[in-house]
Amino acid sequence: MRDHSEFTLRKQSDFSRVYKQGKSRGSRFAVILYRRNGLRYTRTAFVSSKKVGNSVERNRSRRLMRAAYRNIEPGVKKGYDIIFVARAAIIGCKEPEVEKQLKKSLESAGILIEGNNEK
RNA sequence: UGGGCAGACCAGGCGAUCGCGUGCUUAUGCAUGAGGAAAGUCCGGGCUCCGCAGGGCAGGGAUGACGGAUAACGUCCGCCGCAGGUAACUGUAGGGAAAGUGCAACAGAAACAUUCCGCCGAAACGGGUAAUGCCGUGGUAAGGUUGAAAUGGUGAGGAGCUGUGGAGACACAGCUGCCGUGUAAACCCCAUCCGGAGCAAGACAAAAUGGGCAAUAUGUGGUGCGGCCCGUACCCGCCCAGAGGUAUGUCGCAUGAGGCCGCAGGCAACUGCGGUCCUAGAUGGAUGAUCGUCAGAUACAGAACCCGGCUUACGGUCUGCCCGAACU
RNA sequence: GCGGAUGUGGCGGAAUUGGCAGACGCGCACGGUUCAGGUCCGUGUGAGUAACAUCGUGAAGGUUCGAAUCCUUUCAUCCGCA
Repeated sequence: MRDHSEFTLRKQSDFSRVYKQGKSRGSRFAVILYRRNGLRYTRTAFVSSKKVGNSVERNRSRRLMRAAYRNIEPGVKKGYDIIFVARAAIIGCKEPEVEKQLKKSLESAGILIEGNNEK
């Protein structure tokens, strides 16, 4: 994770490709959109719209998702573009709850490596 | 003890593990990392580009007691007037209505122009009636509606003059008997001030050209200077096709009208001198997660070129003052 | 970063030279018509009061005799440019 730029979605075209052609899984805290990207690594993006709240709350929600994803990351399959979109309910939550929800969503999307989910 | 007014300060600290931006070291670390409002964008500047930042107008905008502070301001300090409050104290766009124009609903006799209604009176004159203040001239000024009043006089109010105090706005006292509704956050007049755009400003680096028509300087045309006119600067062409594919990198970018401490001046805002410190710089956009501990960490809330203010949001602590009650 | 527009009963939307706020339509409530429902007709409909009073144009102040209208600050929503 030293050089971030390669693993982060940046371009508008990448985003619209995921939005249009990707699949999605929702939960109480966040929606995840994902799609195979044909690369050997996985790229991610964390998004908060104005519906979530003011800038403090938007920053907070992104950081929570990022912290949660950092714990899950070793068990995630390679070769996907994943967008995490925050929902307003995430405000005021603790990290473990967010991590649990994201893990469930990723599992149902089939992105988690099989042997790694002991739940 | 209840209610209120004003002001100041804090915005978590320390430790552990994982993680992020920047800098330095290097291959492992070390240092450092959002605010009092970073906000709203309501004002004022710096900086950059528009050649210089120019002139005029019948054009636009802002401000408005007085004295000061400041780089500047519509800000701040002091002070005067007015308004509110029992008080502490608070608010105040606060020039001009005999330069002109407009507006003033309802009510009222009458709304800025006219002496109006009313009341009184056989006392006088004239007219009229079957008769009567019935009508005109007359007398009176008690009454009348209005947010605001007239009309004779007075008072109150404004204005002028004189004296005293003050740096001044102005205050107080006396005199004159000059003026006569309000509204300029209605148009307007007066005074003072203002060029435009904004860091996506802007600078450098990187990127591909080919063809057709016209043609060497004429004044025109185009572009820019918020509007128009003047003036002035720059550009010399127009069309088609192609390439590029929504935006790359570096700089701008943080030492500044800077913070803190002391002394001096000033009622104060603030200023001068000396010492000391330098502590974010992202660009898909860095501060987080899980705990321990302190009596507690809880509100509003996240830098995006940088400063000075204003306004708004909000948790807590402390200090001073005012009013009321009780007790001594 | 720069600039603009709008906010009025439950809803849409009038009233803007400052002078009775809520015209008009929809909806709702009640009554009538019908065997019943719809349609249609009538009455009522901001809060508040026994009835007045009083308060009400996003919010708070101000100017004015008087403010939905003028001014200042503020909140919310929407839009444009780069």
